Amino acid sequence: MSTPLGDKIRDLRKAKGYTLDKLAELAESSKSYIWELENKNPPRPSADKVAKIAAVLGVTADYLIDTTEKVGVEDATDNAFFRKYRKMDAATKDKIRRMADLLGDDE
Amino acid sequence: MSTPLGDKIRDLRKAKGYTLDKLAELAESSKSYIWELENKNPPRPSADKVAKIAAVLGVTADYLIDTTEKVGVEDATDNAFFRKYRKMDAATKDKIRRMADLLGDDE
DNA sequence: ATATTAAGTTCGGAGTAGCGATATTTTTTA
DNA sequence: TAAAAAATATCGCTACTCCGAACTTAATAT
Repeated sequence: MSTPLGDKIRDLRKAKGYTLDKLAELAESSKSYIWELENKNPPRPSADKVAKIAAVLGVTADYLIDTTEKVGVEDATDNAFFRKYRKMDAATKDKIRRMADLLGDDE
Repeated sequence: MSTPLGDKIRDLRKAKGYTLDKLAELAESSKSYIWELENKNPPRPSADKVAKIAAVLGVTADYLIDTTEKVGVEDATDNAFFRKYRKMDAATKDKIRRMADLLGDDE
């Protein structure tokens, strides 16, 4: 049995060389529960738990939660666009966001 | 009674002109529960609920959860937008980028 | 003013998150 | 090989999430 959340937690935990016990201790959780998150489904943890685990593992909560498949290749064009976008004033950014909502093809 | 999470949700909800019912519907939750998150403490929602609410409100889950106020609303909104943008297909992204160029108020 | 509708608030309860205890199996280290 | 450590797995329990439905208050129409 494998879930995106479980796989991410396990991979990150191993990458840091943590045991279940160690991660549980750092994330103020329990060994049994961390194991359940990694191996049992469906996992439905609280935002609080996820935030703590994410902090310990050095990633964002959004990364752990997000179920959509991640694109492996970094798109330089996208990042360049975002850099430009961030410098725009609030009203313009709002316009762009609302327009993107209208064009949005991701459900 | 006021909590950081509750205040953020209420502020963002009002800014979008949503009622409790509307937000509940969009976030696949219930009116009563949204109200509890806004007004009752301690709120300890599931990561799933927070992720859905954050998506509807156009911010990251991290922004809603994180108590350490290092990330502003604007940053969270921008990041959430970029995450959405990245998932769009190339043609749509191109449209948005060209549109942003037209609206661009810098240089 | 008052009926109608919408928004916000409260509450009971089903189901489950999350823990500690415990037992068994696998992996690591001596 | 033995022993220690880590991982796998289950169970019982308490507290809390989350919902539906009923209720109260605010807004708006008639």
